[in-house]
Amino acid sequence: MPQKPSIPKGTRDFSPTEVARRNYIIQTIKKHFEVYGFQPIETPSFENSETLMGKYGDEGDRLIFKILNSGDFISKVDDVTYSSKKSSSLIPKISEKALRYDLTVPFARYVVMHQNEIDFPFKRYQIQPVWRADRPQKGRFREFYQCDADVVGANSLLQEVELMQLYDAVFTDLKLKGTTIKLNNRKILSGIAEVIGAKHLLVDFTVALDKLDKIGEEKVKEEMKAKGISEAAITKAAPLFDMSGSGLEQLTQLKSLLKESEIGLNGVTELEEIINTVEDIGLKTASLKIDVTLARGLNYYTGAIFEVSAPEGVQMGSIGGGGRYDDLTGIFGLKDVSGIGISFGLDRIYLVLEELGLFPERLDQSIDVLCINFGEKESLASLKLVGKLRENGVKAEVYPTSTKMQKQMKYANNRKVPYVILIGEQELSNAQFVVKNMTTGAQETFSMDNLGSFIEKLSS
RNA sequence: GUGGUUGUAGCUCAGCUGGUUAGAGCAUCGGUUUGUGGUACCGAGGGUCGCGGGUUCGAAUCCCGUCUUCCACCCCA
Repeated sequence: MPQKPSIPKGTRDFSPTEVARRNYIIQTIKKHFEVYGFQPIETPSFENSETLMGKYGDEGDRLIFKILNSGDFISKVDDVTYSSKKSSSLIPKISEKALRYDLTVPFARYVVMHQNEIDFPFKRYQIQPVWRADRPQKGRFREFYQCDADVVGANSLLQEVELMQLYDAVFTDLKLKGTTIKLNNRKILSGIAEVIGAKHLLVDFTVALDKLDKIGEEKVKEEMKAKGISEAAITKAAPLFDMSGSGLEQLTQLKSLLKESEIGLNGVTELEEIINTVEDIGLKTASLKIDVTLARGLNYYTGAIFEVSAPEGVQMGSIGGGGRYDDLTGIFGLKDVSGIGISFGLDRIYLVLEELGLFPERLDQSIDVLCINFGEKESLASLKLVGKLRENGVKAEVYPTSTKMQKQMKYANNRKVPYVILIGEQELSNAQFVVKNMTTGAQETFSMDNLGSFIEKLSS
């Protein structure tokens, strides 16, 4: 080996245990997606650059992985562009494809391309990796999975409610109790910006507001000022900084703040309806919380915005998020298709479950039964036995070589195999097999033609 | 993209202000134990000290660069 091999920054290898655990999360999410009526689709890992570029803001463009053109691409660049040494003008000439940055924009593209084959409202889910050229840190990778469920072609608030239930169902099933679903509405944010006279600075205003619980009121005000929001406007927005009380109480406060703004009041009404309905139906383990400071970047949200945070005490950013977008397909030329979606952050959920020790133990178990190999004749008998076990859905294998039993037992132990079967010379001649329970150490002898009673024992 | 941090055996880490052959625990392999693992005891293998350059009689240790890790920004799942 000339050099130690390595993998790119922000990427990971997954061991068998990790894959089993990831699959456990994915299977759980998938199960609930399907129960809620979502259908799976998949899209390519890379798209044409123009599909992705400009959809996530300048910051987003920077984080998109670009793919170099094939062939002698550099010779096709004109001298002026080449010698200008400006990435922004050079990139479009040498890169026409880019890695998927999220699942929502490719989905919008999919809907537009297949609009005539789709029955609306269309409920789709998609679980695939996405890539971001970000600096990695805890719970942030350059390659990670998103698990998205979206509904397009209907704008009933019932869907917001349903998606809250979906979040609740998945996290309850994963035994992750005490998650908080934070809820806000873009219309409320727009309304506030309008009322305080900072309509043109909506994005700067919301981005600053979003940091309230992280950096505190003073710093938020400082940032707003720095972005050019007037002192008077900030004073008007002051009630936002210490909103309290139950969801409905907060909404009452918002109503008076927003009485001059039609769009703002509209947002309040929407939230009211969602909250009332969710309260009526009830959630199992998640709690719903209004959070007017929740802004979460994505430019395309127009109505409800939500984000799920891990139970208190776990240091982790959001483990899911989503919202309503009224015109996502508009950017690809299909008007008036409303959509709403949620996303689960697989990699972060993994970290949270691991930290709280919530993965079921059974995931560590690779096989149910291992047969000790005593030699040629004995292993042949073992193989026959294993074959029958496998037909009955028992995960079983024969140790491939007849090395020392100590080594074979140790192997079984390390792989956390619950039962070891021994067929030695003696058992072979008596047409029997010995089963050793690796947890208790107890052994029991079965007759070869009474396999059924062993299988029964296994499943009990 | 900005600022900081980290890198020593497969893993977790020790190695003082530069000084002989770089250590430990766990893991691996062998033995105590030729039909019994998870506990115990004995022994063995395994390192271009992230990589490249520099300072020095001498560098794991100091300096510079680079990559990686983690953290804070930016942004986000």
